[in-house]
Amino acid sequence: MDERTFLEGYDPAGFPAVAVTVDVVALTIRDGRLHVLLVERGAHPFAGWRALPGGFVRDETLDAAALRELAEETGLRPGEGALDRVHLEQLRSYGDPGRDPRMRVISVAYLAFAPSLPDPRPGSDAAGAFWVPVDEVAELAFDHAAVLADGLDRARAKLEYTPLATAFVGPEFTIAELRAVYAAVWGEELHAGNFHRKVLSVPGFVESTGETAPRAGERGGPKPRLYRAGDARLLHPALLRPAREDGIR
Amino acid sequence: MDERTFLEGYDPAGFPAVAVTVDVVALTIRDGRLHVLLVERGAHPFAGWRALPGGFVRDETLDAAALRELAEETGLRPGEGALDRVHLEQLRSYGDPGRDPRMRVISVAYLAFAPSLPDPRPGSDAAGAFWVPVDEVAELAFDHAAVLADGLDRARAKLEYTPLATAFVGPEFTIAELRAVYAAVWGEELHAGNFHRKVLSVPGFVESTGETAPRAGERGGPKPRLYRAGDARLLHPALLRPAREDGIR
DNA sequence: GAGGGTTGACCTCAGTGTGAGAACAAGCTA
DNA sequence: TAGCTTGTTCTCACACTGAGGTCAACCCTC
Repeated sequence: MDERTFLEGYDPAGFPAVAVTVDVVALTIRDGRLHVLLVERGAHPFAGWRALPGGFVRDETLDAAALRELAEETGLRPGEGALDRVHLEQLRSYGDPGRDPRMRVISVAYLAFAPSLPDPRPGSDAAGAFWVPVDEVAELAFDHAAVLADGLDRARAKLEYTPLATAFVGPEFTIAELRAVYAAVWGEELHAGNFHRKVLSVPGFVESTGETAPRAGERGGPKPRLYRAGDARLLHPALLRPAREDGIR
Repeated sequence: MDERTFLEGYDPAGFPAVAVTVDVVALTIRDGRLHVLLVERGAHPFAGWRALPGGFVRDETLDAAALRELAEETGLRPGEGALDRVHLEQLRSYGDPGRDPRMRVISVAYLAFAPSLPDPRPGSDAAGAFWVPVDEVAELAFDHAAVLADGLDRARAKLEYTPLATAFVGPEFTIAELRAVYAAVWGEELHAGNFHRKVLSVPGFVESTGETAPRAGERGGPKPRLYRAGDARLLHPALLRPAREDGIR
């Protein structure tokens, strides 16, 4: 039997029914704090609980499914600008039997990073969605608390060795804005002078626009220079976090 | 309707049929070269092609499915010793429509690291499995070439900041054996003196057994000291790869 | 419009980690 | 025994980092 004949006679019903979903850990920074997008579930199971936005995968790639869910839940449409600058990457998959009481569900989790996005639109599908500071997130539906924790770990680690922080700011930004991203994600302040030296010394991290901001910060200081994201995909040498206590190993 | 009533009336057949598989990128080092475990497919589709070992997920966790597939394909049984020391971690998931010509298949890929394992047992299910040097792998079935490439990237990166290399050697090892692991995975020699200094200076990477090997290497030299893996889960500071050419970014 | 406080950009200095090379003795093979 | 290989330890120059200071631009209040 050749492969064509085999495929024509193949019966897909011979395998156990499994559903595949995508769940998105969407992170943004508002007012200097790291926020995650959550929805309030209207339907069972876990009706009334907060959860990560997500849904069943249709006839599309996993990446496309994640982007679609994000667009639906924020009320933003791809092509509208804000969503085009979102950085999206796969986090990992979760598939313990029993993680969804309905049936066997494998969830492919995604991580999204975006510059400050508007509040989800009232009246749309996204009416039940909102941004929540990550340190105020309480219980979540399913195993979403673990998914969020894994996403935060990944985000914190990737700031070290990739230019990911530039995904949280606009197309032009100041060094101080970039430093605020690191401070919000890592939860600790960084030495301004050393950060400045480091960012400018890593090849391809940022490039100068030659411009300065039209005005200084609210509380004074000189007009800061503006930068764009550079073309580096990895930071060499890396921008390491201040040493965690040695015990963490 | 409360949640219990909802679940009792729930019909799992309302979702598109999707199959979930696990595929395993199992790596080991033999004769100083990095090898990957491959199988020769007996059944359609891709009959006769080489592929990563894998199969459909049953009523088990994803991790358990990966370990089961690895055991079946190597002919080793969990509890037999060798398999208990295997390090297994999830790599990522692949789910493009069309990646399997039969139906929609989501594959959760795993990465396994093991000390030199025996050849798969002839006569068992694993008769069609064999270790292949990674630089001699040609075309693979499905999108397995991309999966393997992602696995190698991950393995190479993790050597830098985790004590993963100790998963490729036995319970007691010499610094030179550890250096050979790095050389095999990274594909380049490391300065022996600097490597030695570095490994001993990173807290928790290795700990001395106080013993020396019973004899020196085949070509002479003093009897090397023996070490065990330490308790560190991350290397601080990291053991960085020799700088790739700057252009790679 | 003068003054105090804040900030961006830059600099210095000491300490740490790294790459490259060399020294030396133990142990192998011929 | 001779000659070579290898494990272990040093040395030295250089790069990077953390901590702190300097200075001028700029905001706000008085």
